[in-house]
Amino acid sequence: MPQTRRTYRGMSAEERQAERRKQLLAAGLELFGTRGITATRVDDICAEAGLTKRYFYENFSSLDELLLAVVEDVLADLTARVVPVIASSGWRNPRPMLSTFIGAMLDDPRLVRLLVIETHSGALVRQRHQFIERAIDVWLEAAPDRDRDPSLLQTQRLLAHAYAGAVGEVAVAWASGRITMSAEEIIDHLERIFRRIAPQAG
Amino acid sequence: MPQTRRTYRGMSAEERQAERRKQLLAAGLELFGTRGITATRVDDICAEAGLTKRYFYENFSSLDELLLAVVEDVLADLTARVVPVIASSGWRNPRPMLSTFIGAMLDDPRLVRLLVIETHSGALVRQRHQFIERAIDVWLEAAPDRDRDPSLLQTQRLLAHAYAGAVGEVAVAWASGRITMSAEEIIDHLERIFRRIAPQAG
DNA sequence: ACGATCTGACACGAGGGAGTGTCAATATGG
DNA sequence: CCATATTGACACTCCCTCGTGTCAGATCGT
Repeated sequence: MPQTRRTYRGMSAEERQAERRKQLLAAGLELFGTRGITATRVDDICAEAGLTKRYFYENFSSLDELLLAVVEDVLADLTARVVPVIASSGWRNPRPMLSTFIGAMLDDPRLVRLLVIETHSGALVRQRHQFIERAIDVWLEAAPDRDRDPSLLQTQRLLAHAYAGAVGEVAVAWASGRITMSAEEIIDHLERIFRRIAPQAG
Repeated sequence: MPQTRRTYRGMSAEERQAERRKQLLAAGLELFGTRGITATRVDDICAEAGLTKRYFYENFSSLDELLLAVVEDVLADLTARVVPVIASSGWRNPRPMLSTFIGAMLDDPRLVRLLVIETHSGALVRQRHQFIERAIDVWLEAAPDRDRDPSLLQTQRLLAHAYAGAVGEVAVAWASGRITMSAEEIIDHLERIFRRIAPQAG
């Protein structure tokens, strides 16, 4: 083990490690988001990142740990984009929020693969669940008469799941070229579906 | 290689092989539908079926081949249940069809796992795609003014995908205990969503 | 310039699963 | 009862991947 920490290429030891971590996260997003999780090996990640296994295990103890970090990163980035849009456009007009969220996925097919397809099995089900639950909570918080009728709350939870599934499936179909529309048109349709599904919304 | 075919336990060679194939298919549905595809090994299938690898490779050349056969079987069984319901109840009333199809999944969580979760990746995407496309075709065939407006056809394809995703996600949420409702209530809600999403339907 | 640290390429053993082969035990037809 | 088909258990090899170790060369502090 090293006795002193020196600077290399104008970067401190911590900066270099953080840089390598970023490269590994980027490689993870690329490979997990294209060829998929099960088809991705540690050596593939290293090759994609331009690093060696030494630095992989410096930052992550396993592929699963990298995977969780990648998804966490992506979700944090998405929420960071959506939150200010909600704050500025309000709740009565869901279009900006839907446009931001869905548009981000349509712009990057890797997000579709990672967030919709791959999160169905393995260690990501927990994150998928938590994300949907948070979205439901945020949504219910904006509902006018929440916790008035408990069965209505269950209904809205079901509707939220249904809409999440609808968006995901459409995104998958679009990403695989089975729907020939512009992103704007797709967002239009999904917004319309949202208005039809969500009770007393917009 | 055997020179003559003898009967064992009152069954001919072909009957015995067919019996073993059934056992393997049942084992596949059970394991693929519970622990998942990637967590299932050839030896697991054999143990579940009460057979040895010899008879696995007698019927299938790989796990993927068994998997395709299992899904094909399940889908054939589902369509065999749905088709007569459609024939007897007609198109204007989608409830019986939805009830049959969705009810089958709610009755057997393995179907949810196999058809909704596991079909997102690997060799099953093709079958998932084909099944949805067939459902879309069947549905469009019943639409009053099909192929009148090509853009309307694209719209209906999108709506079909959206509804398929909605049903799948709700089924997953129900199978994992995140929605506490009776199957009847869930079918009610999904039928209502269907009526709201599908244009001029029901 | 020199010693120590950092880096990258590769070697190595461990572990698990696929696919095949072996062999004794069992059941059958004659 | 005997020869043979059939079966089940298991050993065996091969290959892939993980995680760690090794070592020469590059880079920095002094």
